[in-house]
Amino acid sequence: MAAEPQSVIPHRRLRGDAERNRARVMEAASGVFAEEGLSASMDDIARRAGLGKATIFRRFGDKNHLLAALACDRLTGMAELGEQLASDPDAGSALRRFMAAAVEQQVSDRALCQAIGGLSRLEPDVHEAKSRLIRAADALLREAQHQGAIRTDLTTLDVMLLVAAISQAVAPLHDYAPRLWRRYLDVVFDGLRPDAANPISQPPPTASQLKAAFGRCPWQGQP
Amino acid sequence: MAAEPQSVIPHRRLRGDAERNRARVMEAASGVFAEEGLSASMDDIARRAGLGKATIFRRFGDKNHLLAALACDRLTGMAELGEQLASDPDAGSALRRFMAAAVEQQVSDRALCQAIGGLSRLEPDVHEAKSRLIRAADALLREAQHQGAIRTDLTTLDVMLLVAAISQAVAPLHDYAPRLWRRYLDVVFDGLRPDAANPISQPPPTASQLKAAFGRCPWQGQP
DNA sequence: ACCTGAACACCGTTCAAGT
DNA sequence: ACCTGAACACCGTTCAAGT
Repeated sequence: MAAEPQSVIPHRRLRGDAERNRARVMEAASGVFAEEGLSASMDDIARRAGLGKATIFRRFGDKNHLLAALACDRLTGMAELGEQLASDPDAGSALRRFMAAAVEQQVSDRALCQAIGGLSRLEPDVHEAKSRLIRAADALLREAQHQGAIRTDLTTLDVMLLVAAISQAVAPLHDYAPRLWRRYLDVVFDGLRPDAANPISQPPPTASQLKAAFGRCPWQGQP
Repeated sequence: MAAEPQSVIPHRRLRGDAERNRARVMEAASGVFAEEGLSASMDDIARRAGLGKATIFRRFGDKNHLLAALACDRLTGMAELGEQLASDPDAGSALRRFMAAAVEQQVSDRALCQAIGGLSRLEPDVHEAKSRLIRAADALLREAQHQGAIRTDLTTLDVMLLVAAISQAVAPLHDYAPRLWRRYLDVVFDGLRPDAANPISQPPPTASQLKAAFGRCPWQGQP
């Protein structure tokens, strides 16, 4: 008999061998997904990790939760970068570097980023990591707006959506033009400046729309 | 024995019943993919069309080529719109309406648009439809640039990629905020204007990069 | 020529038996 | 507790037999 569904496994204390195996699966999965995309098979991951595939299911629940665990790591890393950049006195530049780092990460691991969108619905951990990321971005954006570097009719979620947009649009060309994303970041960033801002016809997404789309509670801190 | 692989089927003359069945499959597939995404099963499509699923494989080769046939229709429709808009004397406005229509179509059928990216590699028909679309967009952009409505350091492919970017970014929210895409089109379009254009750090994709990424010959007509 | 139920291969997931 | 080969279910694809 299988143990009760361990779908929501916040990485509690594990026996030594289990802990080591968990790390192996994470490493193998990260490589395989990056190379072969979301359709990479659990068999491949298990083989690369040197384990039986049932072991992966025991630890992570299913394929989506394995992706969620990987996503958590990336999102948290990006949030930490955002928090560090907050100490930069030039907030416009800090925001831009933050956006650049986010695009670069998303573009270098397309599969994972495709997954992140639909994942916060499943995993509270992912949602929490996302919230932390949004909070960090929010601090950068507010300060940049305060300094007059960014137009004030934009919200943090707007900025994050545009970052995701650039990454996804450039993805098919990324193997052959690895710096192309900078071009579109330049263009989009020009659209974020106050210099030539025209009125926007649609309001930003409301809290209830966000909740409906992403499940759970929306991100706070929008003007 | 199955007939020789009919992978590349340019919709030649078919027997009456086959023609009718082909149309039924297209209609069923269009609906099912739009509702359930790319992972919709061939069984579902066959059931909705009232046919055995082997019939679909006989006519279209495989799932990807079925998607390609659908994609062709959409791309051609969009190209025709672009050609009509070319007669508008206000080229900036025409380009913007063209972009709006493209975003709206992509957002309303996410699955198909996800597929279009990787498809021109397979189907010459898709590639041809894409080329026609690009030519139409190219005429609109050049005239808009000539009239001073759009900055001159952008290419047609830039515009198309940005359109795809907006569509993909907004997709997860589209069910709950169906007009949200206009917001990001506004912002991006502000980045396309000459008013506050800053220098761009990266050149547009080269012909050989496009060829490598999308297979076949690149689109012509870039400055 | 075209149509199709049955068979095959692959992959996510679960189970029963192992340590 | 944890590990795993075998079994199951599902889906894309092909086949052999039908009209």
